[in-house]
Amino acid sequence: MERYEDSKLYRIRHSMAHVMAQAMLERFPEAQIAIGPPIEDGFYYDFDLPRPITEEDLAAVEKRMKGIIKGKHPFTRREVSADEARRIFTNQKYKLELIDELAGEDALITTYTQDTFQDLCRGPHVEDTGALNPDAFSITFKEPAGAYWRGDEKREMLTRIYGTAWETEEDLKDHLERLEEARRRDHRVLGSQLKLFTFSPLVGKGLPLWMPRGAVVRDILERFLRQEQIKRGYDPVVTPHIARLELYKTSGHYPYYKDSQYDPINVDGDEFLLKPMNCPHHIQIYKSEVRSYRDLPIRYAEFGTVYRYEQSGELAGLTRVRGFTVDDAHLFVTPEQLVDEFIGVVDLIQYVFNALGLNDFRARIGTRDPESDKYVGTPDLWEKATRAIITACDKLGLNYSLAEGEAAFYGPKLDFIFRDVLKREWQLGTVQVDYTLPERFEMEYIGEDNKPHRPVMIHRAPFGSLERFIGILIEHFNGAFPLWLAPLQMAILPVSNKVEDEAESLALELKNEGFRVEMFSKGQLGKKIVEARLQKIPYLLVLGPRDVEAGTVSVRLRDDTDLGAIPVDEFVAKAKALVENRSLELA
RNA sequence: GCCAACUUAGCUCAAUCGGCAGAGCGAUCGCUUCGUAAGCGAUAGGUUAUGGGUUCAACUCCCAUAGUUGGCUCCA
Repeated sequence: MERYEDSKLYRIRHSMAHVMAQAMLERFPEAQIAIGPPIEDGFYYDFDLPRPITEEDLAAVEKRMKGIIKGKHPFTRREVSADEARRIFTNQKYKLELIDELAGEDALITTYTQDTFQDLCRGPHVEDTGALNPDAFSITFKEPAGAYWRGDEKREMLTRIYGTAWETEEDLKDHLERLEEARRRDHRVLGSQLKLFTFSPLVGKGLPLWMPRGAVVRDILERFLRQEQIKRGYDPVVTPHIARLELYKTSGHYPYYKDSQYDPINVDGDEFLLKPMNCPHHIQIYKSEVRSYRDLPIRYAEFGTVYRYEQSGELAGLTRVRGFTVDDAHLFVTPEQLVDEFIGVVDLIQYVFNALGLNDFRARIGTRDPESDKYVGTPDLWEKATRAIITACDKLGLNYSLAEGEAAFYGPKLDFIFRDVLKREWQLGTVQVDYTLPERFEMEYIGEDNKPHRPVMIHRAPFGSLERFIGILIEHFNGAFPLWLAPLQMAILPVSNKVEDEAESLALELKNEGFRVEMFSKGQLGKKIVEARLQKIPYLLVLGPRDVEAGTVSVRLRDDTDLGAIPVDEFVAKAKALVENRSLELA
């Protein structure tokens, strides 16, 4: 497949960025321009502007861009010396900074010019602006954004204008429709429509409150995983929400991630931390007894709620919160058991994803960034851990990619990256191999040789955080959960009050069968159907005198499929089977 | 945390130039009893996010605070 960097779209978007910069400079002659690369689906350009930009500015710039495009101006490339480049960009301090850097590296310096605009740029570009489609781009589709110069929060805050650009008007339309679809599925919108969760300023931002219907989904997921874990030899443990600061100093969490933790709580002269992670607690349980190699592997599992002080601007719905529950487990194993145990964990994660119908995922091994100092542990331990992960993946025949700098601070990890129905990627399950914490906590087991040995730890979480995971599920299913997960599985819709008593007893009967059921009594039948469909309830069970007479329900699905009148027993048996199999189908 | 926009009834949104705060849905109460996408009527619901300021007069202009959103940075 052609690399994006080599594609025509890439050149189109890159050129669009230049056209936008020209139009912006015409409107804001005193603007300082920074950089303007192509990105996925479009491009951006960063500006230092004399005043905040308005919608009118954007509309005018977009209009002017169309004019520039229609001028069919050629893009001309020129190689220049550093001094010449400095003369060209005399008044552009960001460009001068870039030129100094390029000069320092002895790099070739090139500029591209179209019409009246010359930019420091490596290219490539389209031949001339005539190759751009004036009806296939937009810069007004997205709000302007703030962005730090060079991505450094200590440097200037610039104004970033995003654009999206395509070859044809049709492609642009499709893209905008995809964005619209994503907006419609937003779990924050669906979450309140479907009464799954809410937030309260009085409770605090980033602290979700689960409403009864959301709590049901959460509870089902927990029970599902818990049950599967018991089958696979995990032992449940429970640990408190705070612990002495000393614990996290020992683990290394405190100094390394001080900024993203809540301030310690002072109690009787001792300091306590709201727990940012569960692992140190589980380690203490391990350490409560002398362990023999015969005891290993030990697998401790806990739905552990942790608290992290995320920057306020980072919070978003359920996907980024300050208090969340990790479907955590820690496996303590001998070095010999490591690869097999790792494989077992990967198998569990794949099992869980498949059960949920999340089939489109890839694996990524996150390794240490050798340049960074945010890691604990010695290089040889890291090397060992990374090799163990690669060995396990190879044994599994798992396709994976490597991502440097994506490791946890105590060890490398394998992440499962899921692609939802809108083809957006989300990082879900994660498995980490850790030689470091056993070292820091001086963990031991007695080996066959009657001597102490150090166990290896595996950290793992198939869902990651329940909050985030459910947020993703909501968007993936567009709020229409599979039957076994649906907060309400059946809506009973009596055709009139005359059969409400019968509807009531049907509801009771179905509840006794273990279904989550609600009777709708407001308004006429049509109204009840609308209400039930808005709540995305899988089965709409219409009950009228004819059904009462025949012992049937008239079953309609939330997607409008009409299954007709079905004997109640038959319907119950069928629905039970679908729940049992965690089927994604309703019929 | 930083840049920007936004915040009006439970929800979605109106309110012209600074001049009487409104609608739909929902809720409540009636009436209607109806077979597959919204039956009819009435009533209640507001310190226009909060606090200050300007003005004869503020939903509207200014400042601060909180929250939300789009980004940036961050994400064990």
